Amino acid sequence: MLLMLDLAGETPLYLQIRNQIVRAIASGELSPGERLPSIRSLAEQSGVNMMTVSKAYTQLKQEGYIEADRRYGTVVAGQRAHRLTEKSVESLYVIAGEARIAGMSEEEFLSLCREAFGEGGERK
Amino acid sequence: MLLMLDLAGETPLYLQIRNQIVRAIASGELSPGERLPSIRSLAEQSGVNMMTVSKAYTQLKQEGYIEADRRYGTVVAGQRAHRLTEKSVESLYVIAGEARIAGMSEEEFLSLCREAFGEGGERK
Amino acid sequence: MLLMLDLAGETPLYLQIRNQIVRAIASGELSPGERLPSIRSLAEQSGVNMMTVSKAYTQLKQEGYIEADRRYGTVVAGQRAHRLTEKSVESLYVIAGEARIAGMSEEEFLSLCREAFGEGGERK
Amino acid sequence: MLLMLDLAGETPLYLQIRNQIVRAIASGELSPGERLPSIRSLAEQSGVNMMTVSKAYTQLKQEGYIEADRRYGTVVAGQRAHRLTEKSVESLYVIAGEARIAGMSEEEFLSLCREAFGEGGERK
DNA sequence: GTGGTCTAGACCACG
DNA sequence: GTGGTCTAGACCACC
Repeated sequence: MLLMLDLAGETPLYLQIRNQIVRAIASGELSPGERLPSIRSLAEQSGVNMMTVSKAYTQLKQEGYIEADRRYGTVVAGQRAHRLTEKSVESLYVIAGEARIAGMSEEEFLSLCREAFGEGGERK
Repeated sequence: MLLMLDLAGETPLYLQIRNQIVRAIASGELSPGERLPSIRSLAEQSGVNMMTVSKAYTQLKQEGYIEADRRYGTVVAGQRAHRLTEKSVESLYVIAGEARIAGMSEEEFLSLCREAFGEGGERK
Repeated sequence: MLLMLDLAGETPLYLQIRNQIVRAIASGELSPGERLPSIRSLAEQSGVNMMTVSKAYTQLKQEGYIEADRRYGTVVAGQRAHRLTEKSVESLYVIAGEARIAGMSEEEFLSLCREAFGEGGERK
Repeated sequence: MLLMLDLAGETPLYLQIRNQIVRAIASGELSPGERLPSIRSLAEQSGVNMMTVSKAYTQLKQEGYIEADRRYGTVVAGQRAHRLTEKSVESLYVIAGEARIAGMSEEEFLSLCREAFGEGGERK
């Protein structure tokens, strides 16, 4: 679990952490039941404050992506019937608009979406 | 040009305005060369402060979506040579990850993307 | 006398006009005693309001670059012992700073300055 | 970091602040990686509003002169790959024209340019 | 503590 | 009438 944080970017650090963990889960890099690194270790590795990592974990728990486990600390949750957030769908529409204005064809855009979805190799 | 703002949401107002204008341009509701409402009028209609609208317009100018015309106010930009921002592509990947974890199939996700892209009807 | 105005730029139109006339005088394109186009004609050619051209002429008069002539309208003034404005010197310092940060060597910068000064060919 | 603002002048305050910071970076008074004063403190010291300083910082970020560091505030940018703006080159040509009309010789003008470039002592 | 956002109201430059 | 600038004071998100 290696984090790549952009300290200068506009995305808050805790959100960057949250996003990267979500992508790691989606790609299979992190499997259901697998233990996540401790807050302390992740904070040290990444050079950020523990509170920042803690906040990311808290949000991931609220969203149902991870869960606390008495024996093992924090683990990746089993798959659930989440749905895409209203907010995420909104963002998708905005991005699609930007793509359209940028002159992308529908095929090009869908190709990009397919690539994004297929990121971590085929799902079993 | 009618804005739907979510005053309670976490997305800054100026960003909501920016996003809706981008979508309006993408959908063809706003055509290249067409005048945008003045900062003042848009602010009054939407019940937000002038500075907030001004900030949205400033960002849209920097992004190349609109231009100031010293004689007529603000107009939709004509020439576009944008590319999708790195940031937007990043977001797309995160959303795709969320969709995958949510259990959507590739087909379902692409269907959603197609709908988002096709939003305002066919392009001329 | 052909003006190239950037309607979208941040420089006010009257200033753009003023600047181009100054450069035309410096380069010798406009000689001392020569008549300037009438406000009306210049406004029509350039597609701007007469008031805008008028404002540029007014400032040029105040700065001593042109003068009213009862018989001929407006003419280029004879050379005078102007000095560089404090404001212009300030700007020069800022530009030099930008050049330095941009990584230009002193030689490169001076070369650029020489080119700018020599713009309109050798002075007689 | 001490600012000298001309409250009566025509140059907007936020631009004066931006220009002085650029000059401070160019002269080496501010080094890459060094922290800039916080918006609040600079605003207090200079007797201007926070928003005004904020606007200057925002522009400097967009121009790549400084960067936000989410942990430490705002710092002078490290890597620079700028080029002189088209706008700055334009201004240089206008100033050179003014100098020429003012009767300066090429040598005198270049001497002034050299002084402007060499401002904060020799570069390391 | 930091920067980011927003308001209400004002003044000015531009065209 | 347009956009640009500024103020004084407030609240919030982030670290």
